Amino acid sequence: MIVTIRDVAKNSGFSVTTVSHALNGYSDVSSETRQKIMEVAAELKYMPNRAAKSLVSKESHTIGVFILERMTLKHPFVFDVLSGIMDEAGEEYDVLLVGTQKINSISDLHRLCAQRGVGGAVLMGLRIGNPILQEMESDSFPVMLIDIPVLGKRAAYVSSDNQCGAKQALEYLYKLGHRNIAFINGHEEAMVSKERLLGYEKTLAEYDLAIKDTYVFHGDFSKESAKLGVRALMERNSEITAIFAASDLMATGAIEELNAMGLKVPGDVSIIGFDDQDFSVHTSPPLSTIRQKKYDFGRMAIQEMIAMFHDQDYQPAVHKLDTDLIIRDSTGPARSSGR
Amino acid sequence: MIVTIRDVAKNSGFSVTTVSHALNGYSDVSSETRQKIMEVAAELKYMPNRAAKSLVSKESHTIGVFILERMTLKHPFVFDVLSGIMDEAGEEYDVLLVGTQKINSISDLHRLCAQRGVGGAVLMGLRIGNPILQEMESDSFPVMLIDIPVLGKRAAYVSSDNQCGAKQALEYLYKLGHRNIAFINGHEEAMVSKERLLGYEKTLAEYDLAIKDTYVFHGDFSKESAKLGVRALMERNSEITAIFAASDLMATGAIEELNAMGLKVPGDVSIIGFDDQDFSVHTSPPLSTIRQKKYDFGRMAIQEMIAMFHDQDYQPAVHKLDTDLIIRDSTGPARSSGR
DNA sequence: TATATTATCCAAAACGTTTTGGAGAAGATG
DNA sequence: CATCTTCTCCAAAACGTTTTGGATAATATA
Repeated sequence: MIVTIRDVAKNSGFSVTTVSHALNGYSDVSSETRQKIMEVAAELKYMPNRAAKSLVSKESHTIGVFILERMTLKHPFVFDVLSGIMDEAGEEYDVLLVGTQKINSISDLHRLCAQRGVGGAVLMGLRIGNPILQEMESDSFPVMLIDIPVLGKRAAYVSSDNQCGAKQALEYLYKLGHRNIAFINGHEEAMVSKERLLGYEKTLAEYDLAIKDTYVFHGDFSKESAKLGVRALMERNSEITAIFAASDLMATGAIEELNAMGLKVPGDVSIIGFDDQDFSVHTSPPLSTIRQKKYDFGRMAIQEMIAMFHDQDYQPAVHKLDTDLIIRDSTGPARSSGR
Repeated sequence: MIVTIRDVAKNSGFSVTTVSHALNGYSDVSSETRQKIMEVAAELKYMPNRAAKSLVSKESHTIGVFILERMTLKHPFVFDVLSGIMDEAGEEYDVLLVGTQKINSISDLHRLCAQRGVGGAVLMGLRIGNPILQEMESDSFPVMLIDIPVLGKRAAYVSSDNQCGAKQALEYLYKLGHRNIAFINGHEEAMVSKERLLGYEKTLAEYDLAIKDTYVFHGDFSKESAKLGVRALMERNSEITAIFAASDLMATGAIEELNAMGLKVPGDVSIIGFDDQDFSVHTSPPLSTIRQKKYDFGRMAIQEMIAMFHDQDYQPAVHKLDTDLIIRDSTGPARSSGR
């Protein structure tokens, strides 16, 4: 039934060893022999059994993708990252999806992986306080994180350059004439929130604009929190003409709440989001936003992973991908002051 | 370094065989011995190596999820289905993601799976004309399809009850007073398109409404096709007061085009979509739609798969999941006739 | 010519499991 | 008492590869 290397050996007239060597590019096989073997293998549609392969070679060709906590399945870009991961893994590496497991220590991860023959892990959705993050710094199991800061011998992360992203948003609003720009941030335990806030403040400073506490609202990435934020922000500071939201979902919430308050977007208040999610083009008005290259998150993570697979000593690099300013219809010139 | 069954055998004082039997619940081990072995295994943090395991036992605990053709990665609900798959697979089964491969024959699938130790496959994004579908009917490799009709010894599919879904939409519009209801369908190679059209026509007949060719536009699920559809539909039949779109994306396109034509939704024309995608709640107005239970697609597929794993002779069943009518703001009473 | 090198090839061991086919002891049955 | 079962246990084979450690013949070198 199943075609093994032995079948190829028999049909080609060579030994199992030679077939293995021929197929794996060893140099001690004459080109004539190699060709013959390749032909037979192709004819028989031989495909090496990965279980047997990794059993003996000890090296795995499968990458585990861990999506922690049920929540993150709904996360804006898990799926785009996954696409990037799959494309980069290509034919040579397998992608094993592991979901909703609770991982609290590095040895949990080790076992989960050892058991499945997983040689390295990509982790998404870890909380920033998780003690496993510290363990990773000195651990030697290859790990790449998405949007969670870690740097170790065999661990690194990829995320957007969130500071720059925030700056792009702010600069754009500034150029549209906005001077009173508020910020609705995500929850504080996320690295991205900290970075975006920093970018917001730095850019304000750069343009000699005052940094006011009352202009910053700490939400939690949810639509509802954004609505609360808008309400609080506008009631206390009616002079605000633009709001930078740390996610498109929050930007959407902001627009809805502004409309409910009788304010027009972008006529009265401009809104710019972050992410460029799929739906952002369908909102009314379509969202201006800072696009994250989510697909490339996945690709970069796998590139580093493969580098680690190839070289026992390779220390992975942190990647901070740049962001793109996407201009749609939720932003416009600042209204003339005094409404 | 790595703890093998041999280590457990040595440390517990029993043979490898007995350890294997104890750990796998065989009955020829005294409960005393079993307990002792379990203890030692736990202490050593022994985890069986899956490669070795599946190499010998021939039975796999991994399910391959094939997402065919790059396009489908952007498909409305791949991700939701994936969530269902992962949850249902749980701890016992692994989910291996296989992307963008071209699969043209059943033997392609066999090889791809044999190579990776995959015991069954869930396929998404196959075209309805693919010859592999016929091969599947008599093949014995476990396969579950999403939204693609196949029924074989070891193959079945899960989808929505699309006819019923269409009926729900039409009935709802009828009750709102609409009598001139158009339909923008997806491309004709999709099973769902055929079924939804059938549902549309049947329901019209049920209510003694005329079935007019000019009321049906064949799009391709894209926003652009819907815009063309709306234009064509409304220009030829200005009496139309409601449009049923075969996807939320098309519904969105329809709304945009209607607005561009100076028509209000739902004031002038009601729009109802299909899918209930994430963004559908964010459009303006939020979309009324027929919700598909995408998450359950995944769960059902895996349930059948596991049943096939357990029983060599189990013939999987087709599941047609019911749909929910979701009422939002894109639908309203029919306008008084004559505009 | 004798020795060293190189180019090809291969048999057997190893990887970590499960499965097969018993073996021995204790208890049950006649 | 002899035989049959039942309960525990185990040694060895098997799974499909790669790796190890040569072997042989041809060629190059001294």
